[in-house]
This record gives sequence, structure tokens and C-alpha cells, in this order.
Amino acid sequence: MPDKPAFLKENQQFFSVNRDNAEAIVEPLELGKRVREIRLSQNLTLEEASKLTGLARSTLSKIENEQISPTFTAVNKLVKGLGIDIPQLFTQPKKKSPASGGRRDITRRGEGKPHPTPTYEHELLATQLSSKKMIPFKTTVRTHSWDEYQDWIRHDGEEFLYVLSGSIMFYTEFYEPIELVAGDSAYYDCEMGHALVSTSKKDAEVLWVTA
Amino acid sequence: MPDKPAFLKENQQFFSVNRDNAEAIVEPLELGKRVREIRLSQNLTLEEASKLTGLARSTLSKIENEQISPTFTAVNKLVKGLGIDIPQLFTQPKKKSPASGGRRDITRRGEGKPHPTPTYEHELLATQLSSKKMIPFKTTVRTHSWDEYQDWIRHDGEEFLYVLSGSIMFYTEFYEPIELVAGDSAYYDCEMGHALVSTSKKDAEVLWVTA
DNA sequence: TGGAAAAGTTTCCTAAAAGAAACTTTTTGT
DNA sequence: ACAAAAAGTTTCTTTTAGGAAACTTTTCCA
Repeated sequence: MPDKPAFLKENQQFFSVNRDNAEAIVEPLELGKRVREIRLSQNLTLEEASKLTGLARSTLSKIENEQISPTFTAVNKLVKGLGIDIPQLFTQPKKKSPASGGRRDITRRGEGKPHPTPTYEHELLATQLSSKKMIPFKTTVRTHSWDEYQDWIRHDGEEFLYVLSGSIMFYTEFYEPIELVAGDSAYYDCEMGHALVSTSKKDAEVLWVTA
Repeated sequence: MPDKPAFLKENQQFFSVNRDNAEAIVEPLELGKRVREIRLSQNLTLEEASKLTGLARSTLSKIENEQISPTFTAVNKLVKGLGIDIPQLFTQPKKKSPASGGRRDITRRGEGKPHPTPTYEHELLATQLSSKKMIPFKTTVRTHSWDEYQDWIRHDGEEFLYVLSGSIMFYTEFYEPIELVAGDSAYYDCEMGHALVSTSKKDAEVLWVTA
């Protein structure tokens, strides 16, 4: 699995979909249950699991009952002791009912999940679906000068870019910069350094899809 | 400079990310470093990351410097706030494969490769590149009535759809039809039957990306 | 059934994480 | 080069996790 830019990574499987602002208490949805399932599936008692993991049996109990939020160290001990692998721990053994063959996620204009950065104003699309092959997002390019970048943006994968409005200068590591206007598009390897700058008076808007 | 916390001393921890694999890939984990990389890759300061995650900036600093072992709750806030996905946290960033690397393909407005069908007028984009992960194309939806389809369109993969102009009715096999207007988007599994019909007077234009 | 042993939970304490703010270092603007 | 601001680190306090042991519930066998 290729690395994608961090902010593109999907996290829906762990959290209730909550686009309301901030505070929402972020709790691992049922990490405890998951641990208990795994332990029981191996026919282990708390005592045995305790010996295997090095965590006190009381601690295990509390984790399973979600009375505490284990430290990262504790999670590691669990993983190591019970031979869990990470995705197993964090992935809900979800309803595979619609066979994953029939998913659909609509995002209305402006209803994506905002993700601001100093240079870009991203709006993540289709955030209801996890484990997608592609990550689509709409971006307002606030930068108007190359100087605002300290360095190339660079990550794994391939990217498709379509200019929705305005115009941009498309900088890439191995090519001459090229100006793109509304309707133009580009496809490129993300390991190659890249960056966008608005050249229109108004911030340009682009649609981006990463895979 | 305080002593390293206990969890780092006792914890020359390595763990398996993939146990199915005979020689499981075992790596030392340096959560703090990873977090810092990710944060910096997004050009965020501790202060900004703090706002995004709800964790104190001092806490973030300590996590990044591996002075503390974050609780699972904290990890979740990180994940949500920075848009990380969990496995990413547990895997070392891959070394760049010397593979394809630095390709780029620009398609000017209207300069794509035409591909007409009875119902759609496709314009394939980025046709200079082969072996892409995604296939982008711009389509004019000429159909104005469902009757013009004999059957569902159905094929492998996943598709992302963005309405550039006009409006369409988006029919899918397992959902009620839904109208999409300029700026709306959809992501769906292509094995599920699907079809578009223009509902605006003028033929609607959509951008499609398949993977 | 009863009662002992095993399994699991809760309590209580200490050790460690999270947050606020003071402090230090780095960056920026003139 | 300097001062001011921003970014990052450390200190100090509060809150919470982790472990030992007491306590409660379940299991199982006479």
C-alpha cells in the first residue's frame, strides 16, 4: 500500500462521522470489545493474557471494559503478547453486508470535510466511505507566490488535477512550470516534487484525485 | 534533560505488522518521529496541530520527542486531527522505489481524446501516460431520459464523479436516484449498476475518474 | 445444591500522561 | 544586528493509567 499524503489518509473506520466542530470526545469505538473478542477467541483468561502481555490482569479488565484508555505502550504489549496485528485491532469487523460492491457516497457542493493548510484550503470529498482506492478533494489555492513554499510537496502515489476556476502555475521538480487555466488538467507522479500557485486574481479552485 | 521514561528503556519493542507473512516485517517503532514527519509534511506548527487535534502543544512536543507514551485517546485525536490512518503510524515510511517516478501529462481544455458513445460524449484525459492507476475523463451527458439505456452500466473498480456544469440524475442499482448539480460529487463502486441522465436543458458536463 | 477454585471486577495507591504556563530557541522584519 | 514574534521545550500541577490486592461473580464438581 503506497503512502499517501497524511491528510488524505482515511480515518472513518475509527470514528463516528462527525463534521461538527472540534470538541467531540474522540473515543476509540470499542477497542475494548475488540480486545476481548480476540482474547476469548484464543481461549485465554485474563490471567493468561496478563502473563503473555505483561499487563496486569486488572489493567486488561479495565481496558476491555473501556474504563481506561491504554497508553501506546500498553497497546504495544497487547499487540505483541496476543499476536494481534494492527489492522486487526483497529479495524471493526464490520458489517460486510452490502458486499462492499455497492457503496455510494454523495457529497454536496461545499459539504466536504474542510482541511486547511497554510497554502491550500482543502475540502475532502466522499469522506463517508473508508478504504477507497482514490481520495478526491477540492482545493482552493491560496498561495500566490512560490516563496510561500519551503519545499516541494512530495509523497507516494499518483495524482490527477483538474482546474475548476481561476488559473494556476503548476510547478514540478523535473519540468518547467506551466500555467493551467480552468478546464485544463494534469496527471503526475507524486514522488516528484510539486506545488501550485494561483495566478488569477481570485484564488484558483482545483479538483484533485489521489491514488 | 530528563531521563528517558521507563517505557523507552524496557521497550526495545519491535512488532509485527503482518503476521501472515512468514518472515513478518518487523520494525522498531518510533511513533514520535512518525508524528513529527507527518505534521511537518503538512506544514503545521505545534500550535496549529494542537488546535486540530485538541491536544496541548506541550503534549504534542513530548510525544514527538518520545518523552511520553500517548494514551490511545491521544493517538485517536492525532489520527483524527491530522488525518492520519493508523497503519501509517505503525509503519516506517517507505523508501522511494526507483520506479516510474517523475511522469507528468498535461491535457489542455478540450484537447483530450474523444470517445463518443450513444449516451455519453467522453473526452479521455492524460492519454499520453500508460499504466496509470486512475483514468480521468470528462463527459458530456447527452442522454436526457432513462429510456435511452438498455441496461445498467457495470464494470470493475471504483469511480469518482464530479459535476462540472448542468445537472444530472444519478441512477444506481441499490439506491434511489439522486439529482446532482454543479459542484456536487459522488463516489461509488462500479460493480453496482449506474447511469447518468442530464436534467438541465443543456447537456451536463461531468468529470469522472476511475480506478 | 454447597462450597472451593477460577475468572473477572473494583479499590486503592503510585507512576505516568495531559494541560497550563514559564522558559528557551529560532525565525522574521526593520 | 537587534528586537519582536513565532515555534518549540521544559517545568509544574492536575488528571488518569497501571499494578497489587481485596472483593465479587461464575464455574464446576462432590
